[in-house]
Amino acid sequence: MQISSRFTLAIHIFACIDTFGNEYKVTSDFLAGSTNVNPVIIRKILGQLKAAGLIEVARGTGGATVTKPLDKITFLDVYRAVECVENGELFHFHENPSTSCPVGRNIHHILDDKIIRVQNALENELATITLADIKRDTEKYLSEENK
Amino acid sequence: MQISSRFTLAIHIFACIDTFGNEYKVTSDFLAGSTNVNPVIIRKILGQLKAAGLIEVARGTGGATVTKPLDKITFLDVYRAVECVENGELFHFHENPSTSCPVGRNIHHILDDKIIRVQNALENELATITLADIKRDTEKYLSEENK
DNA sequence: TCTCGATGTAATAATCGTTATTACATCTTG
DNA sequence: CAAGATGTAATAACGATTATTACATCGAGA
Repeated sequence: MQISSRFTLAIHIFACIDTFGNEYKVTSDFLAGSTNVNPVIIRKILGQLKAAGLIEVARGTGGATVTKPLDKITFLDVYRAVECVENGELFHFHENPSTSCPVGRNIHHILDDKIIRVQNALENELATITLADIKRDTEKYLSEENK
Repeated sequence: MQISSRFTLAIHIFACIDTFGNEYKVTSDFLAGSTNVNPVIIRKILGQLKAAGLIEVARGTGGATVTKPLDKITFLDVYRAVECVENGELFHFHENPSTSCPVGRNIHHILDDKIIRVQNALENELATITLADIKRDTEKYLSEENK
């Protein structure tokens, strides 16, 4: 199974806040238009990003803003905020391996350290990319459009 | 979403073939017992591993065997064989970003290279682990049980 | 202070992938 | 040919995702 599109949606949301935040009020309806995703889904993601302390959302008046310098928010922060995997565990394990089979009752001992290595590799790479990279490349591609 | 348990099941299957292959015939029913997973699911995974050239399955007589030296089969081979992610793409993208929004129509340009970096990090780590590691650690934990 | 536009959230449904299960055709060897 | 095993189709239960409607609530400005 793939990782939920909540992750790419969240990055898209940040790119919109970067790009349009000074000019427009970035509301869930605005973001729904840009992403082509239902505004309720957007609001759920905004809620998760807010709970993680990455953005603030103005009740009443509306609009989302980022709370930190962009180079202080990594892809890993976003990935964790939107809960892409259950319990933070990337791999789903079969639930009830046999306890009467020697392999079955040891499969977790055998596999867990290796799975953690793979998961760490993923998370470490996520941690090397920040929203400042997104801002830089967004500006680059938008300016190329205007040539 | 988590990665399908087909992956951990496949590793479990290889551990069983290593451990019991000399002594018993490793059939789908045997593996179903060890994993506590339905034999039809096991047969589907065996079919995927066979299609990838990693094992052979004897029709009629029954039983699965590995086709290569264990240190020549990596976790990445197994991961790809059991098709854990669609089209090999780890991250699910929202399908129809707006083409009338500058960010929407550039989001793939902005994000794709970064997502590929993360995916490569995962796959490179998967490639560093082989079934020989599984065999070694399986023997280790089974012998510790017999002390 | 009331209204308007926006957020927060509950409830429901459609869709999809996973996993379980039954059933049966087919294969190989004794 | 019989027995035991694989290959596979069909169906169902389940859970996560995503869409959608509805509405309570909030906050700023008229």
